[in-house]
Amino acid sequence: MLTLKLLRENPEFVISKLAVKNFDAREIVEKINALDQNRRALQLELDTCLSEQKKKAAQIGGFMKEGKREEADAVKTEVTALKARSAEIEAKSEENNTELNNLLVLLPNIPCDQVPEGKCAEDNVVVKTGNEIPELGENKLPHWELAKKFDIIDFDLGVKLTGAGFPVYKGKGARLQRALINFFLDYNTNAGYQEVEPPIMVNEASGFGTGQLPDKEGQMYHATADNFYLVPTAEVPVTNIFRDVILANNEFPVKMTAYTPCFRREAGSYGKDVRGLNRLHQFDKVEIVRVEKPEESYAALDEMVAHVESIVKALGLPYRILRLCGGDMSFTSAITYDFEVYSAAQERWLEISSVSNFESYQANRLKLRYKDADGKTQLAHTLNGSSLALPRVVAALLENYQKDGKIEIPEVLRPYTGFDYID
RNA sequence: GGAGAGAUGGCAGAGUGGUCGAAUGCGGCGGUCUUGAAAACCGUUGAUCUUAACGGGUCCGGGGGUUCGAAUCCCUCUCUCUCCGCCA
Repeated sequence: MLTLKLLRENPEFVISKLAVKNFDAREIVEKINALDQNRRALQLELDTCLSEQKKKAAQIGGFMKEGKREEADAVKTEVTALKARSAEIEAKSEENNTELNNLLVLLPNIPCDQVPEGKCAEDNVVVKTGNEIPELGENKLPHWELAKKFDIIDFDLGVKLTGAGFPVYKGKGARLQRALINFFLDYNTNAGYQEVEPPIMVNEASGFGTGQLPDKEGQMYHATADNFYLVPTAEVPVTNIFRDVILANNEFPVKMTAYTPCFRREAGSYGKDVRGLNRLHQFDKVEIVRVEKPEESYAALDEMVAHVESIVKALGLPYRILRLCGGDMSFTSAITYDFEVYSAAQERWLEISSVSNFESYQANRLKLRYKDADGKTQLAHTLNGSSLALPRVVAALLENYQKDGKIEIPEVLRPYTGFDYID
């Protein structure tokens, strides 16, 4: 959520920035500012009315003590009239503020200066590439065929147990999952991130805090008996640790990492995009989350991008880093870097990480604040990134490391897998 | 699942209708003393809306009600704890 203060003081700035996200905000911003003005006027009126009531109530107390019945009764009638008036103002005010909030949540976050203009994925800017794309020759297989050949991932069995998009990992395939999770977590904790293991079901308030609710409820699995949601990403429970929190100035930086399974309904997906591991309903992911002071959040973002890059580098997968254009960014983000690895058998790029700075947009919803050096309460900045999401990493590993009828495990993973080849 | 108890400031914990945003203790911050620290002592210490400011309003788990007046009484929801049952 954008702050009212920014909208009030700098409406033209907000409108021009949202244009970068191809969002025409003028009408909404103008309505919001009118409602905000009305809100303040009503507030003032109500406060004055309540203040009078309080004074008179105290007066009555005094009269009662002195036994002045009649005087007390006279004031009582006055208060009754005031009460009716304040109820009226309150109703008006509530209606006004509901409308205001409904408009406020319609505005996406404003992109920061570095965000390139553009409408779709083609307009994203490649900021860096690394590692070589391997030559696989004629007999290369896509990962879903490799998975079958070595009997390490069983998609059909998953369909039997649950449905499409819920694969069963077997033998070395299962071991590889566990190895990757541990490798990522160790890598993150070595960089100073604190490991947490959060619940993978969250309540409604948490869903609202990070922006999944109220709009995107169709994306989450919902346990209706208890009104809990299965997490679509560890970002949700981990960021919500800081919901309604005021951090002390000396509690920064906050660096957390968590592994969770992630559950996404992905309604409406089809075709080659969902083949094999490319898009699943349940998958494993290790996430990093940071809470920073505003003046430090962009340095933190650079650090996170460099951190994720070093993981991908270590895995030896050909990669590129994209700076997303305004049109391709998420609703809540101020800037996003996507990491893609090249899948040599599918001959396409697969997204494996997304690193974003949300500035104060999430914090405003979460009421996540901190005390600055002057002791004033300010909104903090939140950031998060995948480090990494497993399925497409596995897809790329299987495809890019296939050689002579077997799959080689990258050096860095061998201490975790306990084997050098899948064959 | 059954029975009972409870929810108050960072924490502990008083407060059962009138000036209570709330005693007290701990913790935090500032100071005195000290070469420094500890101890002791003194002071200070919630959030939020509104106002140029003075000031004013709201918040004692959430929502509703009674009353001139509610942390305190009533209704309702949620959550937590204890005991029993079940159990990885």
